[in-house]
Amino acid sequence: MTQNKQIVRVRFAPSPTGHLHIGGVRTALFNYLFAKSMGGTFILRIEDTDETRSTAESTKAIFEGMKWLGLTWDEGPFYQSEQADKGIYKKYIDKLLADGKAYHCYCTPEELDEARKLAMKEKRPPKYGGKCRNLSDDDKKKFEAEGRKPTVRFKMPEDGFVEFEDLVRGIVKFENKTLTDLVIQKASGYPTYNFAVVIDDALMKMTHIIRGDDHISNTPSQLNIYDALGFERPIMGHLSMIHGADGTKLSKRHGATSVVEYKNKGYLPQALKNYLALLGWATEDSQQIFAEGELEKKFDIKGCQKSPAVFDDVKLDWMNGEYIRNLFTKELKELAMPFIEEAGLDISNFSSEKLETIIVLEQEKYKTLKEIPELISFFFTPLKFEEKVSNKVLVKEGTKDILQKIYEIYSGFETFSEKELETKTKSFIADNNFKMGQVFQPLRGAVSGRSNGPALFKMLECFGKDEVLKRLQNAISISK
RNA sequence: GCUCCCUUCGUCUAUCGGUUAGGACGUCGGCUUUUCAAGCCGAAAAGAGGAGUUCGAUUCUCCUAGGGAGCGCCA
Repeated sequence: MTQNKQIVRVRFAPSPTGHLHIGGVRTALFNYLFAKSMGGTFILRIEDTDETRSTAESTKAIFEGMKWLGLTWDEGPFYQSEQADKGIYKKYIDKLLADGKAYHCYCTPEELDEARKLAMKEKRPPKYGGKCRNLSDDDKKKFEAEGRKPTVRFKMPEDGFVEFEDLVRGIVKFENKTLTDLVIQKASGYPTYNFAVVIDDALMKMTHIIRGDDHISNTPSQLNIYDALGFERPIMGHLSMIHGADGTKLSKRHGATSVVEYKNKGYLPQALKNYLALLGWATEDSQQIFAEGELEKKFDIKGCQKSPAVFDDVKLDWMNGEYIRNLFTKELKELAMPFIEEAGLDISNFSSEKLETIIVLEQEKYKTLKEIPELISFFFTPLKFEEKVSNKVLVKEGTKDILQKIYEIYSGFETFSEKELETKTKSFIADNNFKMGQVFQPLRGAVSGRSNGPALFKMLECFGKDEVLKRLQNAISISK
């Protein structure tokens, strides 16, 4: 790339009309990583020119989602609506009008809709027919008299073509005659997206526009506007889309699509960020896990894929598990707390240290933070036997006897430490020629009620002598 | 319908004309192990199809097929 590192300026420009979508945040991530890797500036701009659908909650969700993922912006947030209020767009619209590069259009939405349908039916491209391109002043007056409010359309060049070099797709070429005279100002006086982005990006001196593939067909039209206004064109880069398992663009019906949903499901921001970075991008050695700050250094837009990527929850789960396993005990506990509270576990009788010990017991097993409460709940709720334990393990012939002996041994313990438990239990097994499972299984079942769980002796130590003995006694009474 | 785009294991991907087509998730097998995980070792698994260019194509070109996106006074 010939671009000077210092002057790279990119932006994420979401519209605040819903939750922060996973596809949107991926675009944000790539812009952010591009800026960081090039030592450039990452800008956030809220595209709120849709007066009817933009909401303050959405704007808030965008901020929160980005902050959660650590996508900090260097400039902004800017709001498109504020630009409109300042009349910035109006100024350029007027310029185009004066230069004869735009014109007023009095067609109604209904008329246009009909024309579009007819065109499709007749197998013609559904572009605007240009009816209002050359209206006389009399025509205009007539329409005004009818109460029609005009929109402003950009006059597309009729021949020739637009060509640009896309950062991820290479040379892209469109014929001008396939382009429609798009509306740049609505009847309400507000600019349309396609016009506003051009003005904003030009005025904010964006050097690169990195956005989703779904915008690629707008690009030639926008480039023509750049040219008409005498603005320097930015370098374009169109990222492939993220698809659901069925191969179509990710949407609500594919399940979780908003960033908060992932947060609520117990995913770590670092894991989601790492996973998203790998959707449609890779290093030459296909590195999977990136340390803090590593993506920011290693990102290279050349590693971007042209074809869409399917979002794979299973791999995300694995990656999240990797990140959870690498957490320090305190971090893990802090992160788990909201989920433990949400699950309603009564932890009031446990010290913070004890809680940490318990949570860490199965750290390598957690794929999400959300599954933590369920996996540790037996420490906090009344003993309840799994069917397998009560129907098979405890009622196996000879079990009562074994548990009775264990009870006697444990009664004499001083420390009740993991180490003491393990050595003495094992020598008891050896002395009596028992098999490991013969003793361990009923022991685990008697104390936890479950057939699997954390390392047995650690678990026993966690419960403590009194509780273990109490539970053993209970089990003895119902075993055979 | 029109315009544009895409096509390597099931999934994410590496490969800048010559490789036993590599890695990761998942799957299967083994080891380890008191259980479930984790960990370690191993296996199966891919160039959509057809032409061409070339001494040689996954890689370059074209066609076909399949898939996707866009076609708003939405962004």
